[in-house]
Amino acid sequence: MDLSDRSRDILKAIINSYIATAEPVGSRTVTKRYELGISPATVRNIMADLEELGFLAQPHTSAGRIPTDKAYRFYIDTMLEVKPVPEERIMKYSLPTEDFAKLMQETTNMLSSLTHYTGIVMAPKPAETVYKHIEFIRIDARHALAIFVSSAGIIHNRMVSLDENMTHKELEDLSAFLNKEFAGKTLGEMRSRLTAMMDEDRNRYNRLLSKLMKVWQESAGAQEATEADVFYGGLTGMFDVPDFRDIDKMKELFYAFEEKHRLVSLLDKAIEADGVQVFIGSENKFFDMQGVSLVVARYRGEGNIVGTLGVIGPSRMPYNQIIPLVDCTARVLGRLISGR
Amino acid sequence: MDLSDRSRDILKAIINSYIATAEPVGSRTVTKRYELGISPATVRNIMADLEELGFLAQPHTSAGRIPTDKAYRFYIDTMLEVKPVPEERIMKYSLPTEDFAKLMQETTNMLSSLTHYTGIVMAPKPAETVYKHIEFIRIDARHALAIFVSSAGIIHNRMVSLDENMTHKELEDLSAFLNKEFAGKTLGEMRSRLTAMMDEDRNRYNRLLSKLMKVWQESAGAQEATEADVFYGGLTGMFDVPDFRDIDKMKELFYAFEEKHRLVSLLDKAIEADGVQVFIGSENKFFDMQGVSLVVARYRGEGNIVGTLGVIGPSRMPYNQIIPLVDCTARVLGRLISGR
DNA sequence: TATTAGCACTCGGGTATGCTGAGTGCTAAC
DNA sequence: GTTAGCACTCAGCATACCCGAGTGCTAATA
Repeated sequence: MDLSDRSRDILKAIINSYIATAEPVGSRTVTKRYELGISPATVRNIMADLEELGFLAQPHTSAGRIPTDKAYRFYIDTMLEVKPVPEERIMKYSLPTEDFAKLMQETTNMLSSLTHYTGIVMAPKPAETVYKHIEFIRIDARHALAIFVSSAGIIHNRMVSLDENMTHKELEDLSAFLNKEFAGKTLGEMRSRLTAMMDEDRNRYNRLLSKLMKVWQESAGAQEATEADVFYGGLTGMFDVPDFRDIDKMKELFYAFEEKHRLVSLLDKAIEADGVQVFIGSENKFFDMQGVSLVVARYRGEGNIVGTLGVIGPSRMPYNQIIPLVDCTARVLGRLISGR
Repeated sequence: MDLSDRSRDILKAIINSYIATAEPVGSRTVTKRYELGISPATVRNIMADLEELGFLAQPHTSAGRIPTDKAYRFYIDTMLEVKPVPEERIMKYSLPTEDFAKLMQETTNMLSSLTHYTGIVMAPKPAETVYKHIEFIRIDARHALAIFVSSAGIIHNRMVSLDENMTHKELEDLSAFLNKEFAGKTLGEMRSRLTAMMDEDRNRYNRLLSKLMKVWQESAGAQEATEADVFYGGLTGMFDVPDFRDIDKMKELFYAFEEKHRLVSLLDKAIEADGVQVFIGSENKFFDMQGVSLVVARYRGEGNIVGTLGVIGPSRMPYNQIIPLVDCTARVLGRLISGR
């Protein structure tokens, strides 16, 4: 992408203006608001070039231009300068750490009130977190609740049905056994270990163990299980974004929100890379919506806890503020999860 | 409220017509669609009377009339005939009982897809459920996770900080002690019992116990704690209700959804009465929105588990279908929670 | 006395029309 | 290569208009 300096300046001016006003920007506006020592006519010529290159688009003939997804991408990759956010700005929200689910929820709310867009947090994946403790609690003769507790206090639980004749003592033994063998492992590790063990030694817990394995399989099988672990905050913020002040656009947006598994697929991709990632408009096939972008970052805590968090908003977003904010929030959340 | 039979018939016809079409209904429509052997002029006279009584309103001069909240209230109280819903209709959704939170969520989704409105479920209040088991799991030197498990497999957990010098053994003892003393009690009962005990015997767990009590207090203190236990399903359904096809109306609605505590206050009222309750439009001060109604019922399971569930939709709702549906869902959910 | 037919009136919604202003592209001059 | 000038485009807004559904009132009717 080789643009002349002047073209870059003009593109930048247009994007900045559009981010600020949400209005298509014309050649006159560019020359007036940004002192480039250039006449509108010249700007027009360059704008025509930029349009041909796919950076700009016209809503209609007699309107100014607006940046395309490609322009935002270029802008973010090559000419964005972010200033880091002081952590105090985020710390002062004093998120509650005594209840994990609540922490997740409050983080989305915080993201939302910091950005005025919709905050999103994906809880750490069960399959990849290290569990500290496993507990069985008998509910009735035929059922017990299996509880997995991670080092950060995250809890996953699942009802399992028991053999009729399993005694209280046996259940306790099983619990102790599992804790001894599996504490400090991830679900994934537990599963492979379990498979091996079941092969070599057909012990008496066999049936229950195989049931447990199924439970783990479900939890590990990304999709279904993790849908429950996507949190939104400040959905209403979207109503105040002028880009979405249209009932059908809004409807589309909320439908997308409700289909969490698409979002999960997308966020899963973000979990691998370090730093903040931006998905602009229809760049990705999972959350493919015109005019909607995501700014996402990974957070990490002790005990192999990894999740993602971010913001959903219009592509016309003040990235220079949103990106460092998401970045900082991810760091803070990671710390909160670890440090108790 | 003494209306002549004919007035009642006409009012009923108007309400039915408006529920079906969402269009203001005029005198001609009434005579044409409902055979009452009466001329439009007569209907007009009666409509004028009904308007004066506050049952009807005119959006503008040259439009037909629409029912007021008062009319819906009268309609539901005096002339609604519901036919019970066969439970199979609901059973076939096969809700998942192995994970309580998921059960709640899936119930809202079911309510939504049965009604095409927004489903809502309030989980049983922690303060009033009977707990079967209490467990402490040490997270690190200074923190433990307190886990409360109810007989239905509902889990509440809270991080508590420990005295530095509390040994593993002591924690276990405490756990055993609490289970012995408190299993089968509600949080409320536990609390009063605990207070009594702390007065008479200043034992070594005193400090931790008082901290626990604070935790319980929070959980019991309705508002904050129970907000997390309100589940919505099918928010997007609202976008397809013609009454709400307006961005500002929608915004108002979603703002109301986000303020869960208002809803909690309202649903708390419904928890006391048996049977289905209907809150029409601005009848109540908690969820006061023009044109929005709630149909709510209480569900009950074993172990003193009580919660509410229902549907949020336009006041212009086919109550004769929605009411029995909500009623039946409440019964089924109650059974699912109990029967394991 | 209650009901009804007739009629004038109201008013939202749709359509046609015209104007305005922001913005463009092109051309010719600098 | 840049710029001034000019003709052209088109969304948005306002105005005017008509249509039709619906009302309220009055006078005739059963």
